[in-house]
Amino acid sequence: MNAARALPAPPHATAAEAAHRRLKAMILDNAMPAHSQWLEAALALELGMSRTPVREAMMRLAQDGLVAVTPRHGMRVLPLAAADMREIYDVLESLEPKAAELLARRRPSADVLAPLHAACDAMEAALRAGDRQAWATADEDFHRSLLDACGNPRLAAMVMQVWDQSHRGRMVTLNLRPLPEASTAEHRAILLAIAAGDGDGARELFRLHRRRGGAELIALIERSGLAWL
Amino acid sequence: MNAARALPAPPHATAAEAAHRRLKAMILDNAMPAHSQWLEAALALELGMSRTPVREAMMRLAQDGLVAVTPRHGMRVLPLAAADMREIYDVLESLEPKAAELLARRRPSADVLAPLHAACDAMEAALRAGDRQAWATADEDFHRSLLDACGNPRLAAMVMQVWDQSHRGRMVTLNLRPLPEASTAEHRAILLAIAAGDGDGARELFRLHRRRGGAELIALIERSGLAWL
DNA sequence: GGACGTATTAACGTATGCATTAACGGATGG
DNA sequence: CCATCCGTTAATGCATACGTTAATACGTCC
Repeated sequence: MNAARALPAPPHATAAEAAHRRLKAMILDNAMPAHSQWLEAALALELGMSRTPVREAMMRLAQDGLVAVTPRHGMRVLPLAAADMREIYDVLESLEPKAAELLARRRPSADVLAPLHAACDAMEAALRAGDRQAWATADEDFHRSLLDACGNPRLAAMVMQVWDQSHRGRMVTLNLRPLPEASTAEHRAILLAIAAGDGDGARELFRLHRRRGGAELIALIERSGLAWL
Repeated sequence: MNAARALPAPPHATAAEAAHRRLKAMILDNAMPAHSQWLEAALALELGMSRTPVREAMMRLAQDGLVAVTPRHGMRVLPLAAADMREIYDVLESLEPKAAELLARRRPSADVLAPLHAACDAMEAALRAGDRQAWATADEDFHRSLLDACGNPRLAAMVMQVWDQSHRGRMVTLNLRPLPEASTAEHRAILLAIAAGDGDGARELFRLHRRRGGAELIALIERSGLAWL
């Protein structure tokens, strides 16, 4: 399920960058569980570098909203409670529909939409195969492709930040819920609205998509346990 | 007009924190103009500290979207073009109305709304006095108070980030536009909707407020100059 | 026996040192 | 006169050193 999918690729080969990438992957893959604490010196030893780049990586993780750094206790991996998921879905419910609207208004060419079509196809195939992990990957591809194409890098970066924050929550609930048939169909409908240049339609479809998905996810989390991953 | 209004106050007395606060204030007040470049060593000398905390501050400014750090040329203060303002207002148009909706749905008590009422009063007073700077301060107070009270710190932090990014743009246009009478009235209307617990109403009023204000601001910027601050 | 004060220590924030590397300028060749 | 190659230099990223401070443990006093 986890398998340390290497986050993107090394753009700049700096140690601080590598430390950030590796630590982020470990947190998202739950290799560093919530509430666990890690000192600069320990991580430096673990990663085979000095405290300086580790320190920089910790700062960036804090900015990412994944850890809290407290002066004497190193960084603490933040738990993800139902309240956090609620905050995150409020943001997603506001920003992602806007991204869909922006993309639709751009009257995107077919090749811009190709990754979105591919992601939809992959989601439908995964659904037929009953492969939840593949579905989650395709879902992620869909949302990332949409953000990349929407033409507003600031908005895209903000969405990706909270998207990453909620990653562990989505992964844990993935196998607790029924196969996401409705969600898959909604993606296709959103894509059709975008392709048709219907900005308002795409935005509202997306808003409903997020609202339903968020409510389901939060209900699921509240039903299973309280304090969280 | 500028007068280096000290950003909040020293929460932690760390040199890196101080460097970040001072540099950010200088950028927002245009003491470090767009496109200007600053090396670590030069800033360290200027701020009376070593390169280490300056480096950290530069990283944080980059995260704030205020500068770009390029390996051999230090940090470069980012210009703010019409395209940036468009991106920023897309984000504000999505997130701030949501914040208003959230606050309204909380059925806030009178003392929670007190800062908002005070800000509205101050805006109206500034309008009568024709004091644009005072109006801008009150406007900022209104928006900040709303975010503080909305109950979603993630959303609030995101708005404040782009709000800061657009600060220079708002300051420059402040004296180029007619007195913001419509805007002042809109704030009052939004506040009334919030006080009435009308989430949908508050959200839509705020969306229109941002859309109109953003369009005006961008038109003003495009009319005056192209590449920017 | 428990609470308070003190000593110890370890984690951190900052300063500094060092090797790397890319930008700049000059010299050389066409 | 212009382009290219090479040497110089300075800015950086990382490593390490150092002083400060807070958390822990111990001893003492009540």
